[in-house]
Amino acid sequence: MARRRRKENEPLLDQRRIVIVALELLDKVGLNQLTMRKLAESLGIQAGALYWHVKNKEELLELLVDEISSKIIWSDDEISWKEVITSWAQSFRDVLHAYRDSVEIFNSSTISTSYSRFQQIENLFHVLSKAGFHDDDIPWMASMIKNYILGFVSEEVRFQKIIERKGQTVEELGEDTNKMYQALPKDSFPFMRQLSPYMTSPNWEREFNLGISVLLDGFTVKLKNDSKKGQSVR
Amino acid sequence: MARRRRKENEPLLDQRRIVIVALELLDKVGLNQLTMRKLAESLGIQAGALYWHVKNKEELLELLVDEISSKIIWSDDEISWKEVITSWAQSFRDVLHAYRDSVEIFNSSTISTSYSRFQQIENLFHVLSKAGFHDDDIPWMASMIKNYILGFVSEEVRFQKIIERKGQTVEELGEDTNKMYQALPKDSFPFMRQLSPYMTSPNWEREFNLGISVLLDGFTVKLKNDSKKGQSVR
DNA sequence: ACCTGAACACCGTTCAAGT
DNA sequence: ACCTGAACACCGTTCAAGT
Repeated sequence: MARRRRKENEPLLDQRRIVIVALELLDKVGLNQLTMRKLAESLGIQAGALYWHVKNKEELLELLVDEISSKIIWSDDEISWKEVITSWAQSFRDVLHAYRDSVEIFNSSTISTSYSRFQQIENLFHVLSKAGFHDDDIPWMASMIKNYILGFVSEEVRFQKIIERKGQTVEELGEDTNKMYQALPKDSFPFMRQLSPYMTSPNWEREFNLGISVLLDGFTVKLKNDSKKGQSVR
Repeated sequence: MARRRRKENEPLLDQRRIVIVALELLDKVGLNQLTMRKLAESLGIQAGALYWHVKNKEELLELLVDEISSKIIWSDDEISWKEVITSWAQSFRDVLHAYRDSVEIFNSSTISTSYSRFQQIENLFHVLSKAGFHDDDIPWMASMIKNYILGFVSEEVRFQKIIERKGQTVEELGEDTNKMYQALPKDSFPFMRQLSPYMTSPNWEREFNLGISVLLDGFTVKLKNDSKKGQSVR
């Protein structure tokens, strides 16, 4: 894609290589060990050199977000809008699981000038628009879906990390936290005690999809209401 | 509440005072300037002394979350479950806005042994249970609501911060980002271009409530479906 | 029991100077 | 144009020693 420079002057670094190596390092050591200094070491250069190619760490993380976003898959739109969004959401979730600590990186990024992130938004807008939603509702709906996915996976990852840290199995953690909840005062926390089995051994797959359909059903209700009253309130 | 120690030996620090001063400092300088060293300075002690009262920074932040959570208000339950949850959500949002960078702190906290956070969950469980939802659906529904609020406010705060940093008004930022979206390639981003007015000048109040009702409507759909088929799938 | 002093092992970022 | 070397201004955390 990019034409090559003369070999002897070829720079050691470019954004592309930085991003690739950063993702490898991320996978090895996790986000809070992903430092500019260690990244420089992995690249075989001095830390300061990174700042020739990248404004600061924030921009680096934004580049990672861009790269990761590009892996999210859209199914062809032969199917209904609900199915399109559901399968996109599943792909998004898969991708977030494929890149260590990526949820955190997504959440930390402040501004997004990321191209592949724009493409996700564009597609989402497209689908919602075709589904018949009003222009001034589509953006917040899209961001609701996005936030749902990020929030859900971030909860999943939180559990995973506790398990890793304690070196327990899912079942052991379930028992432990269940015991902890059962130890709460009976009269102050009756519901937490009663529901704790369902908090501690969740079926992520099922719950993720249930949440998606709650969202899409909620949207549908709004769609019907709005068309019934002929958008009188707008 | 706690009985006082003999005055001459009274310790300089306790968790309560640490939390209070930490919140003051947070309000002044923001989360990424809220360091153990600066907090120690504000308290008039050496940084190391903090570690007698608090395991590490993570635990400190968890204490802040606990304190902040305790400010969230529940309305009495004379009203419908939808109204109860809506007003709680609004209060949650208000509280998040009242404490600088609190959304970020909520999201960063890994484990929650926070008592006042437990109370929020307990209440939410209570309301959903009274509304007729099944035990194994309530936890993920509750966390959906919580995640919605955190996600929404975190988006709000992101906008606010861009405005502060650039020293613009809301309108100027709207124009700027609108221009930026209009500069995107016509054939690749038709929807972003079309919808950009609605992305850049959002009515937060309205959209927050619309999102809540989307959620609650979605839950209601599920409630009806489940009762229709007499929970055959469970 | 509670706190100081001082260290350890790091960070992100900048920038003159080199090639 | 791209990178090195070295510094600046910080971090969180630990721990012997003091009181």
